[in-house]
Amino acid sequence: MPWEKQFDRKDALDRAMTAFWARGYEATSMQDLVECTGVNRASLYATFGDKRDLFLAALKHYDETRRRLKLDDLQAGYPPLEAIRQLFLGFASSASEKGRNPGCFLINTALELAPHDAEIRQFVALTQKEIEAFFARMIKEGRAQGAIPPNVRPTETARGLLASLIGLIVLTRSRPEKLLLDGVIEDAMKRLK
Amino acid sequence: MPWEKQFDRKDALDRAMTAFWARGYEATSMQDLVECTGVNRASLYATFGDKRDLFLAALKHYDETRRRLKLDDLQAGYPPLEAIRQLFLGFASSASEKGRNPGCFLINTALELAPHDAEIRQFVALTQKEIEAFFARMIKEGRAQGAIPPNVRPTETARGLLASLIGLIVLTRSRPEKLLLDGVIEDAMKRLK
DNA sequence: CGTGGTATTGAACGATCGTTCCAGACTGTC
DNA sequence: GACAGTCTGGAACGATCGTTCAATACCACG
Repeated sequence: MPWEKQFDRKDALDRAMTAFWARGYEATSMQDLVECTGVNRASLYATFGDKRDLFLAALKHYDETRRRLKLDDLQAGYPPLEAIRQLFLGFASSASEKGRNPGCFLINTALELAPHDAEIRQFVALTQKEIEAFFARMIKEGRAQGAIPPNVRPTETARGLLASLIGLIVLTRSRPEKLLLDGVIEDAMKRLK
Repeated sequence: MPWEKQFDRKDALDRAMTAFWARGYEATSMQDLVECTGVNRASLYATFGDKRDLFLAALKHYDETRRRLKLDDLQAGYPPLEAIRQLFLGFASSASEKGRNPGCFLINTALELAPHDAEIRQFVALTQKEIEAFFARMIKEGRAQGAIPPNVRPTETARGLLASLIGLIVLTRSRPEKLLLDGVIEDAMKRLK
Protein backbone atom coordinates (compact mmCIF):
# COMPACT_ATOMS: atom_id res chain seq x y z
CA MET A 1 0.00 0.00 0.00
CA PRO A 2 1.49 3.27 -1.08
CA TRP A 3 -0.28 5.30 1.53
CA GLU A 4 -2.25 4.97 4.70
CA LYS A 5 -5.30 6.79 5.94
CA GLN A 6 -4.62 9.95 7.87
CA PHE A 7 -7.46 9.48 10.30
CA ASP A 8 -8.24 6.74 12.75
CA ARG A 9 -11.20 4.70 11.57
CA LYS A 10 -12.37 3.72 15.03
CA ASP A 11 -12.09 7.28 16.24
CA ALA A 12 -14.14 8.65 13.36
CA LEU A 13 -16.72 5.91 13.82
CA ASP A 14 -16.99 6.74 17.49
CA ARG A 15 -17.66 10.40 16.77
CA ALA A 16 -20.22 9.57 14.09
CA MET A 17 -21.87 7.22 16.56
CA THR A 18 -22.18 10.03 19.10
CA ALA A 19 -23.87 12.27 16.53
CA PHE A 20 -26.38 9.64 15.37
CA TRP A 21 -26.99 8.65 18.98
CA ALA A 22 -27.86 12.19 20.01
CA ARG A 23 -29.97 13.32 17.08
CA GLY A 24 -31.07 10.20 15.21
CA TYR A 25 -30.64 9.19 11.58
CA GLU A 26 -32.76 11.73 9.73
CA ALA A 27 -31.78 14.75 11.81
CA THR A 28 -28.06 14.09 11.37
CA SER A 29 -26.75 15.37 8.03
CA MET A 30 -23.61 14.34 6.22
CA GLN A 31 -22.37 17.86 6.85
CA ASP A 32 -22.76 17.27 10.59
CA LEU A 33 -20.79 14.04 10.25
CA VAL A 34 -18.02 15.71 8.27
CA GLU A 35 -17.68 18.34 10.98
CA CYS A 36 -17.88 16.08 14.03
CA THR A 37 -15.51 13.46 12.66
CA GLY A 38 -13.09 15.94 11.10
CA VAL A 39 -12.92 13.65 8.07
CA ASN A 40 -13.49 14.89 4.55
CA ARG A 41 -16.73 14.02 2.77
CA ALA A 42 -15.16 11.90 0.07
CA SER A 43 -13.02 10.03 2.59
CA LEU A 44 -16.11 9.32 4.64
CA TYR A 45 -17.81 7.81 1.58
CA ALA A 46 -14.70 5.91 0.53
CA THR A 47 -14.30 4.41 3.98
CA PHE A 48 -17.83 3.68 5.13
CA GLY A 49 -20.07 3.80 2.05
CA ASP A 50 -23.22 5.90 2.06
CA LYS A 51 -25.07 7.43 4.98
CA ARG A 52 -27.05 4.32 5.84
CA ASP A 53 -23.92 2.16 5.75
CA LEU A 54 -22.20 4.57 8.10
CA PHE A 55 -25.20 4.55 10.40
CA LEU A 56 -25.27 0.77 10.53
CA ALA A 57 -21.54 0.67 11.25
CA ALA A 58 -22.02 3.24 14.02
CA LEU A 59 -24.88 1.20 15.47
CA LYS A 60 -22.78 -1.96 15.52
CA HIS A 61 -19.91 0.03 17.01
CA TYR A 62 -22.26 1.16 19.78
CA ASP A 63 -23.34 -2.40 20.39
CA GLU A 64 -19.76 -3.62 20.68
CA THR A 65 -18.29 -0.78 22.72
CA ARG A 66 -21.23 0.09 24.94
CA ARG A 67 -23.89 -2.58 25.28
CA ARG A 68 -21.70 -5.66 25.21
CA LEU A 69 -18.96 -4.10 27.30
CA LYS A 70 -21.48 -2.89 29.85
CA LEU A 71 -23.06 -6.29 30.29
CA ASP A 72 -19.68 -8.01 30.53
CA ASP A 73 -18.52 -5.55 33.17
CA LEU A 74 -21.68 -5.98 35.21
CA GLN A 75 -21.50 -9.75 35.00
CA ALA A 76 -17.85 -9.74 36.07
CA GLY A 77 -18.11 -7.11 38.77
CA TYR A 78 -21.33 -7.82 40.65
CA PRO A 79 -23.30 -10.73 41.99
CA PRO A 80 -26.31 -11.55 39.79
CA LEU A 81 -29.02 -9.62 41.58
CA GLU A 82 -26.87 -6.52 41.96
CA ALA A 83 -25.75 -6.74 38.32
CA ILE A 84 -29.37 -6.41 37.25
CA ARG A 85 -29.97 -3.49 39.57
CA GLN A 86 -26.83 -1.71 38.41
CA LEU A 87 -27.93 -1.98 34.79
CA PHE A 88 -31.12 -0.12 35.62
CA LEU A 89 -29.34 2.37 37.88
CA GLY A 90 -26.81 3.20 35.18
CA PHE A 91 -29.49 4.53 32.86
CA ALA A 92 -31.40 6.31 35.60
CA SER A 93 -28.36 8.10 36.99
CA SER A 94 -27.21 9.30 33.57
CA ALA A 95 -30.55 11.08 33.23
CA SER A 96 -29.91 14.37 34.95
CA GLU A 97 -32.89 16.66 34.93
CA LYS A 98 -30.97 19.58 33.46
CA GLY A 99 -28.36 18.24 31.05
CA ARG A 100 -28.96 16.08 28.02
CA ASN A 101 -30.11 12.50 28.46
CA PRO A 102 -28.28 10.39 25.93
CA GLY A 103 -30.63 7.47 26.31
CA CYS A 104 -29.84 4.31 24.36
CA PHE A 105 -28.85 4.40 20.70
CA LEU A 106 -30.37 0.97 20.07
CA ILE A 107 -33.76 1.93 21.48
CA ASN A 108 -33.83 5.20 19.56
CA THR A 109 -33.17 3.17 16.43
CA ALA A 110 -35.81 0.58 17.34
CA LEU A 111 -38.41 3.31 16.95
CA GLU A 112 -36.98 5.47 14.19
CA LEU A 113 -35.69 2.92 11.68
CA ALA A 114 -36.44 -0.65 12.73
CA PRO A 115 -40.05 -0.58 11.46
CA HIS A 116 -38.92 0.55 8.00
CA ASP A 117 -35.62 -1.28 7.48
CA ALA A 118 -35.48 -5.07 7.77
CA GLU A 119 -31.73 -5.36 8.22
CA ILE A 120 -31.66 -2.78 10.99
CA ARG A 121 -34.71 -4.35 12.60
CA GLN A 122 -33.03 -7.74 12.72
CA PHE A 123 -29.89 -6.30 14.23
CA VAL A 124 -31.79 -4.37 16.90
CA ALA A 125 -33.84 -7.48 17.66
CA LEU A 126 -30.64 -9.48 18.08
CA THR A 127 -29.23 -7.08 20.64
CA GLN A 128 -32.50 -7.10 22.56
CA LYS A 129 -32.37 -10.87 22.68
CA GLU A 130 -28.90 -10.69 24.14
CA ILE A 131 -30.08 -8.36 26.89
CA GLU A 132 -32.96 -10.72 27.53
CA ALA A 133 -30.48 -13.61 27.73
CA PHE A 134 -28.37 -11.58 30.15
CA PHE A 135 -31.34 -11.18 32.47
CA ALA A 136 -32.20 -14.88 32.24
CA ARG A 137 -28.60 -15.85 32.97
CA MET A 138 -28.40 -13.58 35.99
CA ILE A 139 -31.66 -14.93 37.33
CA LYS A 140 -30.47 -18.52 37.00
CA GLU A 141 -27.22 -17.73 38.76
CA GLY A 142 -29.03 -15.80 41.44
CA ARG A 143 -31.32 -18.73 42.07
CA ALA A 144 -28.37 -21.11 42.25
CA GLN A 145 -26.73 -18.85 44.82
CA GLY A 146 -29.93 -18.47 46.81
CA ALA A 147 -30.17 -14.72 46.23
CA ILE A 148 -33.29 -15.08 44.10
CA PRO A 149 -36.26 -17.25 45.12
CA PRO A 150 -36.64 -20.49 43.16
CA ASN A 151 -40.19 -19.63 42.06
CA VAL A 152 -38.91 -16.79 39.83
CA ARG A 153 -38.97 -18.22 36.31
CA PRO A 154 -35.88 -17.07 34.35
CA THR A 155 -37.21 -16.94 30.80
CA GLU A 156 -40.52 -15.25 31.57
CA THR A 157 -39.10 -12.84 34.12
CA ALA A 158 -36.30 -11.86 31.74
CA ARG A 159 -38.92 -10.72 29.22
CA GLY A 160 -40.60 -8.58 31.83
CA LEU A 161 -37.32 -7.04 32.94
CA LEU A 162 -36.44 -6.22 29.33
CA ALA A 163 -39.71 -4.33 28.90
CA SER A 164 -39.22 -2.48 32.18
CA LEU A 165 -35.67 -1.49 31.22
CA ILE A 166 -36.80 -0.17 27.84
CA GLY A 167 -39.65 1.73 29.49
CA LEU A 168 -37.25 3.24 31.98
CA ILE A 169 -34.90 4.42 29.24
CA VAL A 170 -37.73 6.00 27.26
CA LEU A 171 -38.95 7.79 30.37
CA THR A 172 -35.51 9.26 31.03
CA ARG A 173 -35.90 11.28 27.83
CA SER A 174 -39.27 12.82 28.60
CA ARG A 175 -39.54 12.71 32.39
CA PRO A 176 -36.09 12.67 34.01
CA GLU A 177 -37.55 12.87 37.51
CA LYS A 178 -35.58 10.94 40.09
CA LEU A 179 -38.71 9.99 42.02
CA LEU A 180 -40.28 8.40 38.96
CA LEU A 181 -37.17 6.61 37.73
CA ASP A 182 -36.31 5.22 41.16
CA GLY A 183 -39.90 4.06 41.51
CA VAL A 184 -39.72 2.18 38.22
CA ILE A 185 -36.52 0.46 39.29
CA GLU A 186 -37.86 -0.47 42.69
CA ASP A 187 -40.95 -1.92 41.09
CA ALA A 188 -38.94 -3.85 38.51
CA MET A 189 -36.70 -5.39 41.16
CA LYS A 190 -39.73 -6.60 43.13
CA ARG A 191 -40.07 -9.41 40.61
CA LEU A 192 -36.87 -10.93 41.98
CA LYS A 193 -37.84 -11.31 45.61
CA MET B 1 -66.59 36.12 6.71
CA PRO B 2 -66.77 36.21 2.97
CA TRP B 3 -65.69 32.65 2.44
CA GLU B 4 -65.19 29.41 4.20
CA LYS B 5 -62.46 26.85 3.90
CA GLN B 6 -63.03 24.15 1.33
CA PHE B 7 -61.38 21.38 3.32
CA ASP B 8 -62.26 19.97 6.70
CA ARG B 9 -59.68 21.03 9.24
CA LYS B 10 -60.13 17.96 11.43
CA ASP B 11 -59.94 15.64 8.47
CA ALA B 12 -56.70 17.18 7.21
CA LEU B 13 -55.25 17.10 10.73
CA ASP B 14 -56.12 13.44 11.03
CA ARG B 15 -54.34 12.58 7.81
CA ALA B 16 -51.28 14.62 8.78
CA MET B 17 -51.29 12.83 12.13
CA THR B 18 -51.21 9.45 10.39
CA ALA B 19 -48.21 10.50 8.32
CA PHE B 20 -46.22 11.87 11.28
CA TRP B 21 -47.20 8.82 13.33
CA ALA B 22 -45.90 6.38 10.75
CA ARG B 23 -42.67 8.08 9.74
CA GLY B 24 -41.78 10.59 12.45
CA TYR B 25 -41.13 14.30 12.23
CA GLU B 26 -37.91 14.50 10.23
CA ALA B 27 -38.76 11.78 7.73
CA THR B 28 -42.11 13.37 6.86
CA SER B 29 -41.73 16.22 4.36
CA MET B 30 -44.15 19.04 3.68
CA GLN B 31 -44.59 17.49 0.24
CA ASP B 32 -45.76 14.25 1.91
CA LEU B 33 -48.22 16.25 3.98
CA VAL B 34 -49.55 18.12 0.97
CA GLU B 35 -50.18 14.82 -0.80
CA CYS B 36 -51.69 12.88 2.09
CA THR B 37 -53.97 15.71 3.23
CA GLY B 38 -54.94 16.81 -0.27
CA VAL B 39 -54.57 20.39 0.89
CA ASN B 40 -52.45 22.94 -0.94
CA ARG B 41 -49.11 23.95 0.56
CA ALA B 42 -49.99 27.56 1.23
CA SER B 43 -53.35 26.59 2.73
CA LEU B 44 -51.56 24.21 5.04
CA TYR B 45 -49.33 27.05 6.22
CA ALA B 46 -52.22 29.49 6.50
CA THR B 47 -54.24 27.06 8.59
CA PHE B 48 -51.67 25.41 10.85
CA GLY B 49 -48.52 27.53 10.74
CA ASP B 50 -45.16 25.95 10.00
CA LYS B 51 -44.18 22.29 10.08
CA ARG B 52 -43.51 22.15 13.79
CA ASP B 53 -46.84 23.84 14.57
CA LEU B 54 -48.62 21.29 12.40
CA PHE B 55 -46.76 18.47 14.10
CA LEU B 56 -47.71 19.71 17.55
CA ALA B 57 -51.35 20.07 16.48
CA ALA B 58 -51.26 16.52 15.08
CA LEU B 59 -49.74 15.24 18.31
CA LYS B 60 -52.45 16.88 20.40
CA HIS B 61 -55.05 15.55 17.99
CA TYR B 62 -53.65 12.05 18.54
CA ASP B 63 -53.81 12.53 22.28
CA GLU B 64 -57.44 13.63 22.16
CA THR B 65 -58.76 11.14 19.64
CA ARG B 66 -56.70 8.09 20.51
CA ARG B 67 -55.11 8.08 23.93
CA ARG B 68 -57.84 9.83 25.89
CA LEU B 69 -60.66 8.08 24.08
CA LYS B 70 -58.99 4.71 24.55
CA LEU B 71 -58.59 5.16 28.30
CA ASP B 72 -62.14 6.43 28.68
CA ASP B 73 -63.53 3.46 26.77
CA LEU B 74 -61.55 0.98 28.83
CA GLN B 75 -62.57 2.61 32.07
CA ALA B 76 -66.23 2.57 31.04
CA GLY B 77 -66.31 -0.89 29.50
CA TYR B 78 -64.26 -3.12 31.77
CA PRO B 79 -63.71 -3.78 35.45
CA PRO B 80 -60.42 -2.27 36.68
CA LEU B 81 -58.14 -5.28 36.39
CA GLU B 82 -59.43 -6.18 32.95
CA ALA B 83 -59.18 -2.57 31.78
CA ILE B 84 -55.45 -2.65 32.50
CA ARG B 85 -55.01 -5.95 30.71
CA GLN B 86 -56.97 -4.75 27.68
CA LEU B 87 -54.75 -1.69 27.36
CA PHE B 88 -51.72 -3.94 27.07
CA LEU B 89 -53.50 -6.42 24.79
CA GLY B 90 -54.58 -3.66 22.44
CA PHE B 91 -51.00 -2.75 21.59
CA ALA B 92 -49.82 -6.34 21.41
CA SER B 93 -52.60 -7.47 19.08
CA SER B 94 -52.10 -4.55 16.70
CA ALA B 95 -48.52 -5.74 16.22
CA SER B 96 -48.87 -8.33 13.52
CA GLU B 97 -45.60 -9.89 12.51
CA LYS B 98 -46.06 -9.15 8.84
CA GLY B 99 -47.88 -5.84 8.43
CA ARG B 100 -46.81 -2.50 9.81
CA ASN B 101 -46.85 -1.86 13.53
CA PRO B 102 -48.10 1.65 14.07
CA GLY B 103 -46.89 1.76 17.64
CA CYS B 104 -47.70 4.86 19.67
CA PHE B 105 -47.25 8.35 18.27
CA LEU B 106 -46.54 9.77 21.71
CA ILE B 107 -43.75 7.31 22.45
CA ASN B 108 -42.16 7.82 19.05
CA THR B 109 -42.15 11.52 19.80
CA ALA B 110 -40.77 10.99 23.30
CA LEU B 111 -37.60 9.68 21.71
CA GLU B 112 -37.34 11.73 18.54
CA LEU B 113 -38.25 15.23 19.69
CA ALA B 114 -38.85 15.41 23.44
CA PRO B 115 -35.15 15.59 24.34
CA HIS B 116 -34.62 18.56 22.01
CA ASP B 117 -37.86 20.54 22.33
CA ALA B 118 -39.05 21.71 25.74
CA GLU B 119 -42.66 22.35 24.76
CA ILE B 120 -43.06 18.96 23.16
CA ARG B 121 -41.30 17.30 26.07
CA GLN B 122 -43.72 18.87 28.53
CA PHE B 123 -46.72 17.78 26.52
CA VAL B 124 -45.48 14.21 26.19
CA ALA B 125 -44.70 14.15 29.90
CA LEU B 126 -48.22 15.32 30.65
CA THR B 127 -49.81 12.50 28.66
CA GLN B 128 -47.57 9.96 30.36
CA LYS B 129 -48.67 11.27 33.72
CA GLU B 130 -52.28 10.76 32.70
CA ILE B 131 -51.62 7.15 31.76
CA GLU B 132 -49.85 6.71 35.07
CA ALA B 133 -52.88 8.22 36.82
CA PHE B 134 -55.14 5.84 34.90
CA PHE B 135 -53.20 2.87 36.23
CA ALA B 136 -53.27 4.20 39.78
CA ARG B 137 -57.02 4.83 39.56
CA MET B 138 -57.70 1.34 38.25
CA ILE B 139 -55.59 -0.20 41.00
CA LYS B 140 -57.45 1.72 43.69
CA GLU B 141 -60.80 0.69 42.28
CA GLY B 142 -59.64 -2.90 41.92
CA ARG B 143 -58.56 -2.97 45.52
CA ALA B 144 -61.87 -1.49 46.65
CA GLN B 145 -63.69 -4.21 44.72
CA GLY B 146 -61.42 -6.95 46.04
CA ALA B 147 -60.07 -7.87 42.60
CA ILE B 148 -56.59 -6.62 43.49
CA PRO B 149 -54.84 -7.48 46.77
CA PRO B 150 -54.59 -4.63 49.29
CA ASN B 151 -50.81 -4.87 49.52
CA VAL B 152 -50.44 -3.58 45.93
CA ARG B 153 -49.50 0.07 46.28
CA PRO B 154 -51.27 2.18 43.62
CA THR B 155 -48.76 4.98 43.04
CA GLU B 156 -45.65 2.82 42.92
CA THR B 157 -47.23 0.03 40.92
CA ALA B 158 -48.64 2.50 38.41
CA ARG B 159 -45.10 3.69 37.66
CA GLY B 160 -43.99 0.13 37.04
CA LEU B 161 -46.93 -0.59 34.77
CA LEU B 162 -46.23 2.56 32.76
CA ALA B 163 -42.65 1.43 32.14
CA SER B 164 -43.82 -2.06 31.18
CA LEU B 165 -46.38 -0.66 28.77
CA ILE B 166 -43.83 1.60 27.10
CA GLY B 167 -41.39 -1.29 26.86
CA LEU B 168 -44.05 -3.47 25.30
CA ILE B 169 -44.87 -0.86 22.67
CA VAL B 170 -41.22 -0.38 21.75
CA LEU B 171 -40.80 -4.13 21.42
CA THR B 172 -43.74 -4.37 19.03
CA ARG B 173 -41.72 -2.34 16.53
CA SER B 174 -38.58 -4.44 16.55
CA ARG B 175 -39.72 -7.87 17.74
CA PRO B 176 -43.41 -8.44 16.97
CA GLU B 177 -43.31 -12.02 18.24
CA LYS B 178 -46.49 -13.12 19.96
CA LEU B 179 -44.62 -15.29 22.43
CA LEU B 180 -42.51 -12.38 23.62
CA LEU B 181 -45.32 -9.82 23.79
CA ASP B 182 -47.67 -12.17 25.62
CA GLY B 183 -44.88 -12.97 28.04
CA VAL B 184 -44.33 -9.29 28.79
CA ILE B 185 -48.04 -8.81 29.46
CA GLU B 186 -48.30 -11.85 31.67
CA ASP B 187 -45.31 -10.68 33.66
CA ALA B 188 -46.68 -7.15 33.98
CA MET B 189 -50.02 -8.38 35.25
CA LYS B 190 -48.31 -10.48 37.94
CA ARG B 191 -47.80 -7.29 39.91
CA LEU B 192 -51.56 -7.15 40.49
CA LYS B 193 -52.08 -10.49 42.16
C1' DC C 1 -73.79 44.93 -9.04
C1' DG C 2 -69.46 46.56 -7.51
C1' DT C 3 -66.31 46.14 -3.68
C1' DG C 4 -63.49 44.25 0.22
C1' DG C 5 -61.25 40.61 1.85
C1' DT C 6 -60.12 35.73 2.46
C1' DA C 7 -58.93 30.98 0.32
C1' DT C 8 -56.71 28.78 -3.13
C1' DT C 9 -53.36 27.98 -6.45
C1' DG C 10 -48.92 26.96 -8.72
C1' DA C 11 -44.65 28.78 -9.21
C1' DA C 12 -40.62 30.06 -7.13
C1' DC C 13 -37.42 31.28 -3.31
C1' DG C 14 -32.75 30.29 -1.07
C1' DA C 15 -30.85 26.69 1.68
C1' DT C 16 -29.52 22.29 2.46
C1' DC C 17 -29.90 17.41 1.38
C1' DG C 18 -26.91 13.00 -0.01
C1' DT C 19 -23.66 12.02 -3.30
C1' DT C 20 -19.95 12.30 -6.88
C1' DC C 21 -16.15 13.96 -9.46
C1' DC C 22 -11.51 15.59 -10.29
C1' DA C 23 -7.25 17.72 -9.62
C1' DG C 24 -3.59 17.63 -6.36
C1' DA C 25 -0.85 15.61 -2.32
C1' DC C 26 1.46 11.96 -0.86
C1' DT C 27 4.38 7.41 -0.20
C1' DG C 28 6.16 2.74 -1.38
C1' DT C 29 8.42 0.40 -5.29
C1' DC C 30 11.43 0.02 -9.18
C1' DG D 1 13.85 10.08 -9.49
C1' DA D 2 9.90 8.56 -12.34
C1' DC D 3 5.95 5.74 -11.82
C1' DA D 4 1.83 3.57 -9.71
C1' DG D 5 -1.83 3.99 -6.87
C1' DT D 6 -4.42 5.59 -2.71
C1' DC D 7 -6.10 9.43 0.04
C1' DT D 8 -7.38 14.23 0.47
C1' DG D 9 -9.60 18.61 -0.34
C1' DG D 10 -13.02 21.44 -2.30
C1' DA D 11 -16.12 22.36 -5.71
C1' DA D 12 -20.17 20.93 -7.78
C1' DC D 13 -24.12 17.83 -9.02
C1' DG D 14 -29.37 17.37 -9.24
C1' DA D 15 -32.91 16.73 -5.93
C1' DT D 16 -35.47 17.98 -2.26
C1' DC D 17 -35.98 20.65 1.94
C1' DG D 18 -39.27 24.27 4.46
C1' DT D 19 -41.24 28.45 3.31
C1' DT D 20 -43.24 32.51 0.80
C1' DC D 21 -45.30 35.30 -2.89
C1' DA D 22 -48.22 37.18 -6.36
C1' DA D 23 -52.11 36.18 -9.08
C1' DT D 24 -56.61 34.25 -9.26
C1' DA D 25 -61.17 32.50 -7.62
C1' DC D 26 -64.68 33.16 -4.74
C1' DC D 27 -68.50 34.84 -1.46
C1' DA D 28 -70.74 38.20 1.90
C1' DC D 29 -72.04 42.68 2.24
C1' DG D 30 -73.24 47.53 0.89
